[in-house]
Amino acid sequence: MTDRNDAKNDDFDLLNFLPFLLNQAAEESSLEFKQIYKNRYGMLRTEWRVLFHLGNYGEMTAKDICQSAKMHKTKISRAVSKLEQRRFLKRIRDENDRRVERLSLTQAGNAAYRELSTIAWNYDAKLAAQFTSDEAALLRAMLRRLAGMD
Amino acid sequence: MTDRNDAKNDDFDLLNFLPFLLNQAAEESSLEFKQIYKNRYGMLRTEWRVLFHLGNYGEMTAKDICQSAKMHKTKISRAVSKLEQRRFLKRIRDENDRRVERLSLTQAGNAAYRELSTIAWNYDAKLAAQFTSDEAALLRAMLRRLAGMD
DNA sequence: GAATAATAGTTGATTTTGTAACTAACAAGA
DNA sequence: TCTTGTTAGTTACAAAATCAACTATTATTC
Repeated sequence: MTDRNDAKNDDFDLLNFLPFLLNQAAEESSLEFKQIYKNRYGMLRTEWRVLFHLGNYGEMTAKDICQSAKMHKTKISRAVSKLEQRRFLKRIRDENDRRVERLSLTQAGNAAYRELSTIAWNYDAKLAAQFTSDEAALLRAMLRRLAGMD
Repeated sequence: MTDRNDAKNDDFDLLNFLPFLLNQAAEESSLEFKQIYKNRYGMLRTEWRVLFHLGNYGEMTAKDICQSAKMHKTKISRAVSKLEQRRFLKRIRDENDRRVERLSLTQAGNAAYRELSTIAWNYDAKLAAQFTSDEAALLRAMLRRLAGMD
């Protein structure tokens, strides 16, 4: 038995494993921004995502957000409730199909969205500034590809 | 009041926001691999990360893994317990500092690591094959930068 | 060398997420 | 029309993550 447990035993490198690397980069690069929507608005990640979708795209249904953000419908459902409680969004029952709710931001929701999206935009610029603009563009394209957003 | 809630109201683009994009790419690109360690070994993400660290680097303490993987110590602690129950790792109390436990894989743990790391390696190659090798190398470098691993 | 602080790791309580079963509304076929 | 099936969204329960408080041990300071 020449098997040694305490040694590197092949050439696989965890720190270069794309799923790990992507996750680390995602976590690290969202930390600072997370503090803002969390401390300033008491929001969860799922909540700001819903807020951002509605602010960015205007009226949507829960299902629309589901598909765009690839989040499970229960998460959306709960986030919508929270945002409604905080008077950030309103639901309107669709009269053509009464199963559907059309979601849109209130004035307060829009104000929050505008403030947060400005911060987000600056934050994004700061992250991207670590690279040349060609590199950053390539990075975004590669991430979209990996995310299946093409 | 010309304020319209149902319209795009600025040029911020959520789908290009790096933290969002990174997260989507991380989720999507780990899905398929997750099925494997989950269904084949009943492992959680935290658990395979600990397994991978020990398999990749050899003996480590919980704190070492904490720092390398930027995971909270309670997650590590519970993952270590699970892996120990499954006889995938053993703990050795450090006699120089009796607070510390030195963790290492058992033979079964090493076997699992070898199988999973081979799969991971092939999986990584498949992901990277979407790009030229220069692009993939640049991607990894940029992710390391974003993850603060430089 | 006793008191205090710091560190490694664990445990318990709370919060958040994920899974599955559910309601309500619509659709389609016999 | 009356099953049967599908879809939008909610709710209940289980699993997991987070946060705070805890034990045991070592380091520091007076």
